[in-house]
Amino acid sequence: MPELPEAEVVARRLRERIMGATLKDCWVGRRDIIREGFPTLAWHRGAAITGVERKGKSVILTCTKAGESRYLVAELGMTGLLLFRLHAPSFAKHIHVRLTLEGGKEQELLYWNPRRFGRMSFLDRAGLDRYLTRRFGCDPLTVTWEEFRDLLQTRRGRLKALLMHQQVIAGIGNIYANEILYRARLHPARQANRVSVSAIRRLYDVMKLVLDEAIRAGGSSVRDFFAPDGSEGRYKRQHLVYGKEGQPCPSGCGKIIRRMVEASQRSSFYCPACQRK
DNA sequence: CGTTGAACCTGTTTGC
DNA sequence: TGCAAACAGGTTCAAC
Repeated sequence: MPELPEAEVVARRLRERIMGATLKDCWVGRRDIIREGFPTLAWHRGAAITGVERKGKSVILTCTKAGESRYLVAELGMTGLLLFRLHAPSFAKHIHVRLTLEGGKEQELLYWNPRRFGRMSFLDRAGLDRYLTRRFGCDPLTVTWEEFRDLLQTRRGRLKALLMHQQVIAGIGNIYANEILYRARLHPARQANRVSVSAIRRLYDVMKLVLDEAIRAGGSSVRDFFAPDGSEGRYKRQHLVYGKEGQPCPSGCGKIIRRMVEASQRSSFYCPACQRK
């Protein structure tokens, strides 16, 4: 599910509803859903939630107690959600973490994740710093033009793989990589350092535009993305190529959108005429 | 560095 | 209807 826009929507909704609340209890249903810091879980009981951030596709809660801050990181993976409540009885099966809240606008926060790709971690400041520097490259929304240009010009890999490489640029996944490349008229398999500066500029502008539009639309609910309050994202309606194999290219060029499966089994959707290699 | 394939999971859709 | 295969927003690791 969640790529940068969905994770950003989750973080914003959480910020509105649970900032300042106290963590009364943390229940963990299965030990293996916690990547790091399981033994420090008890510290978080009684801490106040003083911050909510998105980093790449992850959501990070800052918890403060007696002047010390620690962090709760939720990696959402393919199917992970943070929810204020069960939206259907069937959801109960895959709730792995339950945070009980007090003094805010919500009573609890649930980590739901049927496929269990994605984990949660409980980290102190040093742990978080190590976690962040190892996993996340620059942020697509704030990266400068010069940084982005240099990034492309020093890599020989394929454009789509580069856009999705979290340690280089953190937050873009399969849906948005496809949408961005289509709108920048660049083939997914183009070698990054062979793209002209003017095309890199196009890609840079389109990347920010698409992600920003998607956030404003509440993200893409393709299968089962829901914001914490249960609402769906509307950006799927604006998808131009993702999941559109066999349909005519929206540019009016007359060609049909193709699906190509490269290494690592991810589908690339593109127009063979508008995105030439 | 970069690519590839497999592994980790469950649920839904598609095709015979 | 039944069953198997294909597919799904992601990351990680080993091998080349």
